[in-house]
Parts: sequence; structure tokens; C-alpha cells
Amino acid sequence: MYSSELIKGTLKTIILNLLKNGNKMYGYEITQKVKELTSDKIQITEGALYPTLHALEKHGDVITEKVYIGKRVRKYYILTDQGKKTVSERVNELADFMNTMRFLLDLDPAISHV
Amino acid sequence: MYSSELIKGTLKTIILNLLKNGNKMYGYEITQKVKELTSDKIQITEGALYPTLHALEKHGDVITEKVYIGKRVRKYYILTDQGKKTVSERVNELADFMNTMRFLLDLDPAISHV
DNA sequence: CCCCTATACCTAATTATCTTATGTATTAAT
DNA sequence: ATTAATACATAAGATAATTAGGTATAGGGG
Repeated sequence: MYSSELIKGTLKTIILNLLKNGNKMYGYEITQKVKELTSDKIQITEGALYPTLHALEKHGDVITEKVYIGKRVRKYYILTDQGKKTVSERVNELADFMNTMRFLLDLDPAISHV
Repeated sequence: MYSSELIKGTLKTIILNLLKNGNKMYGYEITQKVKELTSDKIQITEGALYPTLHALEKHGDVITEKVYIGKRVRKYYILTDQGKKTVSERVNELADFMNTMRFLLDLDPAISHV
């Protein structure tokens, strides 16, 4: 587990990126997928997740679709066209930022800083 | 310039890393050095810088040394032994986190995620 | 000489984003 | 029948920034 400050600011990017390619997911599924993909290193808490999803919806990056599994509800999140733009911008920015940090901290410059 | 959320949580690491190898620096100098090293992409604001420096001092990671240049004061920051431990921990954690993010976002996996 | 920019420190109010805690309810397993 | 997992949600508090303000020295140009 990483100290919480690091995750800050990357949560929206992580969520949006998972929804790429028309991949619709629901909240709980997102937390489990991230946990699995990162070998438990990143665990999205519900208190962070749901407000973020609601903000993304309000901002027009995603729309939702309710599905009932028996009596239990699932709210699927789907990227809008605007969301597709947002995700590529955010991912590019984060990648650029990480390269800058790698250079600044004098880490392995496998990805060159030009 | 990066959107501000990204920088969050990395400021202490950036500062501590610059002070590595007994390299003493003062606040204003740190802002200029980071600006220069990152081609203006990261600009540390004073409102973020000084409270952070004070927190590092309170926590015992740095000690200070006042120097007068004419009548103008400079406060140099120097890593303590404890600070040296902190910097290596934080840099390692950030490097690890960036690799995890690189994998999670399916970016160029030049640095392998094992 | 005055003004502007750069240097150099600092704090306070506000904002954003998280954690922690709590709440509700269904479903599956022991 | 109870517990764990699934699935949603909000509220109080913590943290770490931004924005905006304050003080003061030093140097250069008009």
C-alpha cells in the first residue's frame, strides 16, 4: 500500500482509463479490478470512489446505466465522447508528469526526457 | 504546467531529494532549481513551499542555518541523518508507485512491473 | 530619485481530495 | 442464523495544495 498522498490526483485518471474502449464498469467492480491489477498496492476506498464517480458524471465525462441483478442494483458507468477526450488528455499528462519526475529525481531514465 | 492535483503528495519528496548528498539549499533556490530542471513544468508556489519546509524541520528531516547576504536573510536547509532515511524511502515509494501506474494505465512498460 | 523586478522570507483563508466512519440493503456460504 | 461479500451512498475530519496577502532588501532603467 502506498501512502495516501501519492494516489491523490490520479484517481480520476485511473477510473477513466478503465472505462476506455467502451468498457462499462460499475463502482465496486472498479475497486476490485484496480486491487487485482496492482496486487493490492492500490485500494480505492468507497468514500473516495463514489464522490469521484458522481463528479465525473456531473462533469459529463460518463453516463450511467442502472441494472438490477435480482433485487440488487448496479450502476454501470460508460464514457461519453467528451470523456474519451478527457481520458486521453489526463493519461498523457500523467505520463508526461511521471517522465518529468523520473528526470527530476534522477531515476532510471529508461523513458527519455526530451 | 501540470494540473495541480498531480504534484500533490510529491512535493516533500522533490525537496528532500534536492537536499541529497549534503547539498544545502534555501527556499527560494529550491523553487528556481525545480523550475529550471523541469523547463517550467513544475513551479513550486511559496504558499506550498514554506509550510512544507517547516513541517520537514518539525519532523526532524532537516535542520536550518541562517545566513545574511547583506541585510537579506537566507535560510538554508540541510538533511539530517533521519532525513536521509526518509528521502530514500520516499523516492523508492514514488518510483514503485510510478511503475504501478505505468502498468495500470497500460503505458510504455519500459520499466518492467514484476 | 523613483519605480519596477527580482530576491527572500512568511501566514491565512479557501478549495480539493482524500480517509475514516457510518448507514442501508441484498446475496451467498458455513 | 450468522458472517462475509456484494453494492450503493453520505458526512465529518484530515491533509495538502492554491490564492491572496504581507514584509523587506537589492539592483537596474528611465
